[in-house]
Amino acid sequence: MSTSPIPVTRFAPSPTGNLHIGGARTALFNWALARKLGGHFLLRIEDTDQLRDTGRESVLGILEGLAWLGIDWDEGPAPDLGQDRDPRGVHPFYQSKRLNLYTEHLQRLLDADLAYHAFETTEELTAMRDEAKREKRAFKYEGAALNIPRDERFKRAESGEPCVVRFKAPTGDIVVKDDVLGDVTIAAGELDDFVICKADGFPTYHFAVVVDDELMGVTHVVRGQEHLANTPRHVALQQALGFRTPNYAHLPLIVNPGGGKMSKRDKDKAVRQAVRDAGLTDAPACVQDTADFAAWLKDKNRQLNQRDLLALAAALNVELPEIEVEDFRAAGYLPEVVTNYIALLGWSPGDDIEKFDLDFLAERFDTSRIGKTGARFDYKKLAAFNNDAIGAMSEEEFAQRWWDWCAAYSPELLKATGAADAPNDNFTMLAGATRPRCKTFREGVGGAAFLTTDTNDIVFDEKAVSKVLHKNDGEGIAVLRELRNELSEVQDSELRALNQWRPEHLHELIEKFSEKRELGMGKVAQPLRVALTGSTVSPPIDATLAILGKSTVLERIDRCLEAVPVGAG
RNA sequence: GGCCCCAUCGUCUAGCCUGGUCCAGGACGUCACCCUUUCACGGUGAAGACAGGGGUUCGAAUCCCCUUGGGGUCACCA
Repeated sequence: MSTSPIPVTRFAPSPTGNLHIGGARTALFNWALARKLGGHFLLRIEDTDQLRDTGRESVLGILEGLAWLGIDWDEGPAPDLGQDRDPRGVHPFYQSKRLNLYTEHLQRLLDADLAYHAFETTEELTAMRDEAKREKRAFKYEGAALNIPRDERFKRAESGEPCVVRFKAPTGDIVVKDDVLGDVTIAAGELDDFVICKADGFPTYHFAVVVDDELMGVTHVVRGQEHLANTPRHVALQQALGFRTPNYAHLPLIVNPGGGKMSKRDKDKAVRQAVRDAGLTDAPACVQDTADFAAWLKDKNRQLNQRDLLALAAALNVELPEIEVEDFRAAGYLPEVVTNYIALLGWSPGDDIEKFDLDFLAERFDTSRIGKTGARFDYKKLAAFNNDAIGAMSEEEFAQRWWDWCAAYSPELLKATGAADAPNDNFTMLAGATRPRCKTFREGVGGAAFLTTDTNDIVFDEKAVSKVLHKNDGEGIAVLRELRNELSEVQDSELRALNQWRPEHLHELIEKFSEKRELGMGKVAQPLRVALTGSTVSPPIDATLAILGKSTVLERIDRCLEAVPVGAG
């Protein structure tokens, strides 16, 4: 048993899925506190639920999420699940591997008559709860099993009769000292004799946490406020076991923009809404499991399987809300922005500083500055922060980081720019044009759609055609024809020195053209845009031309002239 | 429903502990104007809050009480 002289904080996820954004904030604050105090940040995997546990993959996902955010840990599983990090020798870090430790302390409570075996079945307990509900009173287990003589309880338990172990709730008030909330007092008699060991021999969360925090020398517990109601139980257990009570700090909840719990379900809801809006009654082609879809459609409480959910979202053009860290990564947010933003949800440095990095947080973090009120997650503000961070990057940095992101999430774009192996001139040029007009990496890809769309697949926007090309007797078309001739004469060479198909030269050409024809730049650039992209929106026209390349530009102008002649629209 | 927690602009918050410097500061969003070859970026500015009611005090966003509102939790899940 190590009573550590150093401050130790911990993040203790259960491996039931990916890293939730709320969990990420909890981890971040624990990390920051450890850094601030010069202590250790520890990771523990709470896998005591044999039914829900999704195992190794989940653990890897969580570790990857933390690593991506830049949150490192001193103790716990290695990022690749290799050799544990264990400088103080407090392993193992999986609760499922600590069963002997729980058993040992459980026995102490049993021997001291501070805990007892109880033999009610789940069904019996459910019935008791239902009855309590009918009678509109809170259900509390008040030691019915204690009517069985102590010897007999032990004998029945030893004989293998299924049973749980319950903790005898203390008779006095319990005071939780919280660094955020102050003293929270729970009156004597409010706690019931809760279960600390399940019938399968695994400890419940309450018991495992208390034992682990003690044995691992955890000194500070920072966790969500949803745990506040649990804390009295933990304190009571600590007292019964003769353990220290760590410093607690309960974080205000993060809720979605609607004010509800921010959960994976939000994605399901978004798709459900879109399906309703579209009036779908049968499974569209993109859905593979049609039976699941049909059942899902009928039952509001059901969640559609992940694969079809994503397929539907893509088909219906629904933007799924980002909930898990991986969602934010895939959406093209920067990790340093995500940590910055979530740090502001319930904490602030106190002055008007809002933009800061992990070093700043490690230096300034303080539990006394954690707020008490719940915080809504504001996607717009996050996006604004991301936009600012992108804007603050150098062109080179943006190009490199955007490329890195594309390599994982948008290889099509890299292929279209011929930059599949590394950022090339063309990609860099596109990046330069993209940086000021995207809030996220993914948005940047959207803005480059004109590039990835095949010439023959370009759809000419009707309004754009009539306004820009057909208006005034096809003024735009005439401009296009002339421009095509001029552009066709521009040198396009592999040799850099000879190559005139560059933004600077093209810009000059267009400028001269518009002067010669006594037209505003808009009258020249807009017809080109429509011809090249089908719409009136694109990066600056010189960049658009340069990025597309000469042959594609001429090809597209030709197709446009053919597709939308005056009078045909 | 019981218990617990909370309450400043639409949103995130500063200020509250140690009442006066607050006709309440910042940020996102919104609106207006400027810049501009489109879309953006950028720049300037504006509107916008102390939940309500009682106290305490010379004086309250700040302290106390009540009301109202919101949230969490009531598992052999964590």
